[in-house]
Amino acid sequence: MQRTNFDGMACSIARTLDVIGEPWSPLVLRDVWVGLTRFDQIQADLGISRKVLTERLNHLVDQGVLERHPYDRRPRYEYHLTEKGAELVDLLMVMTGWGDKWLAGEAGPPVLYRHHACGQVSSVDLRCSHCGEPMHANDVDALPGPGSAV
Amino acid sequence: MQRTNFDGMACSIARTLDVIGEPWSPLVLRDVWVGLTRFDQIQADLGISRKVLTERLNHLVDQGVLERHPYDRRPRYEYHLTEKGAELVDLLMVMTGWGDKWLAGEAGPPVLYRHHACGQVSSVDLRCSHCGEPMHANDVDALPGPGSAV
DNA sequence: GATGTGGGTTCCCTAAGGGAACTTCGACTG
DNA sequence: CAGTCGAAGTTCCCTTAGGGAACCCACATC
Repeated sequence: MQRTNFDGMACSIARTLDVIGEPWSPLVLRDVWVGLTRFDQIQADLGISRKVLTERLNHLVDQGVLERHPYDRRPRYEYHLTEKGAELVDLLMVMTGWGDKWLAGEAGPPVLYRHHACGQVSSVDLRCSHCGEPMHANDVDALPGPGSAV
Repeated sequence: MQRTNFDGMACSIARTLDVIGEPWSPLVLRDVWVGLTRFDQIQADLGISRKVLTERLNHLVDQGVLERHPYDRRPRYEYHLTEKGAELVDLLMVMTGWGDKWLAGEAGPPVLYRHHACGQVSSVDLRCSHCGEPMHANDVDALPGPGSAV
């Protein structure tokens, strides 16, 4: 399929897509996050082909998003999120929020999140890290930053 | 390539991926967001093949994420974000934040965001919509929701 | 009438995903 | 100790999606 990769682009979205943009990758991360950490568990849960799962896991480990932890004298591994990977799960939570709002339909959201700090079932809100007010797509201007291609 | 779509899954991540999970789709949305609204502008900016761009735009319009606005007597269209689409851009901002932090390297982020409300260059923060405290992947438990497959 | 322009279509080629069978290596079984 | 099991890959073949370039079409302008 000769997929172009987005490496050359001075764009953090493109770069992030080079890490988790391939099909299945976000779902693999979700599985690891909820505790399905072994090859066959993930494969059975997603119905993904073993070949593709191997490729995805290798890529995610290469990118520092997952780590392999041996759990046997044989080469058997559990996959765990690194810190880098755990912060990607934040992205998945936002994705979940959007899907819950726009796609869940009558049945309602398939999964709920309970926030440890307050104990309530809740969802994520995007706020400005500076002033704490809501921060959405229409509340910002984009400016060229230091890493922009000039 | 016979890509499985994730329709059957009771998972808001999978559902969201069915809307914007295909290669290029997030980058197309970004372009529309920053004001590249016409076919040839997007095509030139991304270097995407015209065929694939046609497919992606049609899909995004079908999904209610983009709208076509005629701007000529001929069938010429500008693409604009719907409300549903604008909320997807929130997701892109979070993606950008992650890429800025983990992938930008020496050069620093290629794009900065200035928040209208406070006028500061800033970034997004994830907070609990209930108590307002930070809410990250490790701060929550997942529970089955009403739309879960039982 | 000739040329230009934006937005697609068509065609061919290559490479990526699906699926199922096969491999490997240590562990357990009798 | 031969036989079997199980997890995690690997290989093979087939189908299909993406890349790229050429082509098309309706209008507009010279």
